Amino acid sequence: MPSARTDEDLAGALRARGLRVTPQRLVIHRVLRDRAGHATAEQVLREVAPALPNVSLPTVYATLALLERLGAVRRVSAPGDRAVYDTRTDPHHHIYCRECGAVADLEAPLDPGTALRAAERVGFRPDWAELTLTGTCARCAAAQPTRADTTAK
Amino acid sequence: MPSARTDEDLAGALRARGLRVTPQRLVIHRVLRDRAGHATAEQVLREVAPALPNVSLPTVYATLALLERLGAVRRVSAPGDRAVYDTRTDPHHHIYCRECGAVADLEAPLDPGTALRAAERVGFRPDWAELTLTGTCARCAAAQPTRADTTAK
DNA sequence: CTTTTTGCAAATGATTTGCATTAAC
DNA sequence: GTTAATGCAAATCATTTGCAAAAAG
Repeated sequence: MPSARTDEDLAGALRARGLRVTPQRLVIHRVLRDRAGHATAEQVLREVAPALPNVSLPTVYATLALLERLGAVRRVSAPGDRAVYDTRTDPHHHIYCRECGAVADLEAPLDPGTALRAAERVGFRPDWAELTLTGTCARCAAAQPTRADTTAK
Repeated sequence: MPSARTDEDLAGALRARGLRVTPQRLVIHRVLRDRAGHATAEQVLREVAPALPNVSLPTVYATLALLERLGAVRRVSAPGDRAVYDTRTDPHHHIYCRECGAVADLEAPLDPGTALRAAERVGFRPDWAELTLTGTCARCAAAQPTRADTTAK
């Protein structure tokens, strides 16, 4: 049920809930689905513009929120500021660079079983688990040598 | 090195970097250290007020950012909106409720070893790993029955 | 036709910034 | 005394909201 993979899937999910199938919804979903990485709302707007020059940012936000409710898109909130969205549904994790704020996917197995069970024991109903590694990305690490703790200024 | 546990530790860390030891910095750090859970900047302001009635929100933010740089405090960005801060240094995770936006700690073991190694293999230098479980908290689950996927509208 | 969506403009709310004043050292 | 920190007011910026016009069903 979650995550529509094709335009038809999405259209079906929308109709099933009495929601309307609009070009904005189809295109925004398509753009996110066909992207490599994550996208901010602003990026989505830019990438949707060629197909629909008049979409507005509020519509992008509203649509992303709707797609999230449908389970077709996931909102990943960067430890920093703006949120990013993606359509991946397979287990994967994120690395976040403190320096430049970049968020990237990380392929790695992880067994959150114990944590999930612990959460359920507290009455929490988890539907998603993701690991976030915080640190310094390769690019930023190269820029500032070894960040010796004593060299501060 | 990271995470000053006492006022003296913090004072020392500040002096070591040529930074000044101010009551604001000491009190804000103390308040966060002695708290149970997480606190937003606004909460910190409120709790610091009794001791220092004139502290301003900008100072709270600046100080929290400084303490984060010193490794004395960690900023946890809720998948939702406002960031929360805490002084915990032991491995723990977070559960985030989509409905009400609440963030809570979760005690559970987890071995991020493989993920850390995968990140390093890509040139990333991780300094922190945390698991975030997203779902519905007990309170909200009680409010809205079972959220059957077909009952929407 | 009726009701949902859209686009626009304006609002919101957290976090930041500019700057003169005050406090550390 | 000097220079960094503070407090205040104003600025930013992502995200939301109100509403009339446009589009879906």
